[in-house]
Amino acid sequence: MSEDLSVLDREVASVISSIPRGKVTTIKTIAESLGDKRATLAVFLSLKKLKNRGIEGWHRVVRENLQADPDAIPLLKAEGVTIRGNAVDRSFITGRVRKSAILLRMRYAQRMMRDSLVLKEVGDVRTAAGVDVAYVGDVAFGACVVMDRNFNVVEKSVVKVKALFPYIPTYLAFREFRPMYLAARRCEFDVLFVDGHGLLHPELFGEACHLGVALRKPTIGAAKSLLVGEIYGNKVFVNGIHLGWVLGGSYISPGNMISIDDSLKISKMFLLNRSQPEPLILAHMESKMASTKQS
DNA sequence: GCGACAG
DNA sequence: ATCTTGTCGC
Ligand SMILES: [Mg+2]
Repeated sequence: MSEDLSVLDREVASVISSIPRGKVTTIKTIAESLGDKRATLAVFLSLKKLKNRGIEGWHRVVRENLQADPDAIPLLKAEGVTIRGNAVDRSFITGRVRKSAILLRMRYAQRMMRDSLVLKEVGDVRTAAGVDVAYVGDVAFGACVVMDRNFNVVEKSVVKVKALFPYIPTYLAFREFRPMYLAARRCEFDVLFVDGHGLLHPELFGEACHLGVALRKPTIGAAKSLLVGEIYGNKVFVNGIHLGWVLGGSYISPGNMISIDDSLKISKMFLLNRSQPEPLILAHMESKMASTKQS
């Protein structure tokens, strides 16, 4: 069983179908025509998929250094494109390709939802949950694990859904939201840890914010590496503003309905001797286990 | 060789 | 995120 084309794959297919015969464009140009050059790697992976399915136009895309895929060379030569070594002659490059608003619309959605964020002190926290996702191809297994303050697991849920979108830096929630949301919605908790950033995001709206707004629940982002910001001591700053923390190997920031100070306080409360707060460690294991058992 | 981009 | 080897215990 092969994977379905993702929403992004179809956008890429649409863009490359607009490249005239006898012309080529670059991977980065396609990413930009979708709205963000950060999608360059995802476009590269998309093209590989389109090539394997023989979708028209895949061969008219080259790397930034003008190198063409070896399998594309005979096809390009047949259309009259001049190739020296593996590189296409510059005169055949076009930047005039169809544009898509997909990433711009996603960015806009983040900015709109950002207005719903509330940063305030969290109430009493008796239970905390963690959500994470594991993958087998494009099948996503989302897991939510709830613990009390003595680290006893009080509730768990696992869901299995198709991943409809690839990973693109700064758009992670558009890949992981559904499995995370569906798993979390089935549980009861006072605060939710999310395996990804909260405010530590170029739009101040990371995955943890996205989930917090949708669930209308306090959420905390806890990521294993930094996406934006600079570290001074145990604080993380973005554009000179203190938005998060370094804590035991993870980067903590508010998602929604919690203050910056409380995000640290609650994270410490649920931290054992590991790289992330315990509910996330367990959610990670739970999702991974579900993905291994099934498929 | 450099830089990189949460998961 | 996933892909991988060899090794150990059952
Ligand atoms: Mg994860």
